[in-house]
Amino acid sequence: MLRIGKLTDYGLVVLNQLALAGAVKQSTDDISQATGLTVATVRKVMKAIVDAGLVNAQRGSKGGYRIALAPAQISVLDVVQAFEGPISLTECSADDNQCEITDSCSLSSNWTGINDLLLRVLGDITLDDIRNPGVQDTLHHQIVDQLQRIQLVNL
Amino acid sequence: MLRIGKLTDYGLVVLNQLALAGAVKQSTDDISQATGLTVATVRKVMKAIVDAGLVNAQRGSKGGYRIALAPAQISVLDVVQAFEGPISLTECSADDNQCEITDSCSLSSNWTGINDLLLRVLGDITLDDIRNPGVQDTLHHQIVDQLQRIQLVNL
DNA sequence: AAATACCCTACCAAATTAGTATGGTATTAC
DNA sequence: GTAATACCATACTAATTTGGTAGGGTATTT
Repeated sequence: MLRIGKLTDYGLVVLNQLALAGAVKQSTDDISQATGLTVATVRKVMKAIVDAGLVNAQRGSKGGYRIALAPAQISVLDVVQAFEGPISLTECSADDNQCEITDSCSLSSNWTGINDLLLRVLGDITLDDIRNPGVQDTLHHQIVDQLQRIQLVNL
Repeated sequence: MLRIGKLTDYGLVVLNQLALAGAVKQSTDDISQATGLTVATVRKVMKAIVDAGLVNAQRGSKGGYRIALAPAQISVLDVVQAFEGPISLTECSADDNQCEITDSCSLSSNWTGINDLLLRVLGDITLDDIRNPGVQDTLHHQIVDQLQRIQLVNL
């Protein structure tokens, strides 16, 4: 299926809501109501995106959450990594490669390249892009430009 | 983690082996020995790639498997789909979208676009590309060209 | 007819993910 | 300074998915 986790998905939805609220602090309850997620689930989501530094939290009465960066500064990659850790399509493209046949497997180095490519694509898509339908055209160009500029080392 | 399944990975390894063997038919045992995978696992792998039409099987004595297409005709996407079905990063980008908040969620249409982009990237990388280190430079250009040509409708 | 080798289905175990509950801590307001 | 508010940390359970295995069935060749 190659699907991202539901929590990651929720994370984007919550971030979208926080972007909407702007400077107005949102409590767990507020977010729960606005998104339809249960309070318990929201809490779990918040932990991940607070830890990742994407959202600021303030405790106590009058506390709540506020988005920490501009939507254009938050990439889909940031969110995915906040919930699922580093992306590695295969065992051999992980940092702690534990694949036993890496030596004899000629595909290994190439997976790394594909993995990098995916990273860059997801890194180029920002929260702003997926919120605002108008920006989509430019998004495509950005990706192409980026790809041309970096000349993917391993790919 | 956003990782492809091990079986998918095995599939690529097996296809690599079959590409190596060329016209020479390989039995389940042959493949098992060449790849280090157990016979039972190889059987499971074979079913998927035979069903997908990537490999031809012949039964009976003197039977075995043979790759059905040229390595340049088999994309990583083909293999991923053979094992994991259609790619849909999120619930809402699946064919049978069951997400309950799709209507109220403004992100839905954009996920579809990201999903498409990933499809195209994986569809452009062929078995030949990941087998042959020399082709990697041209691969990058192919992807860029492709992206520019198609002008991603939804993205 | 016997040997070879693929085919199909079902089952079990392990790992991951989703969802929930509970008690703790910081901050504000009165 | 105490009570109310609201975030924090951890742990646990259940559901789902994935990986691995087994066993009996069918087609083809010699």
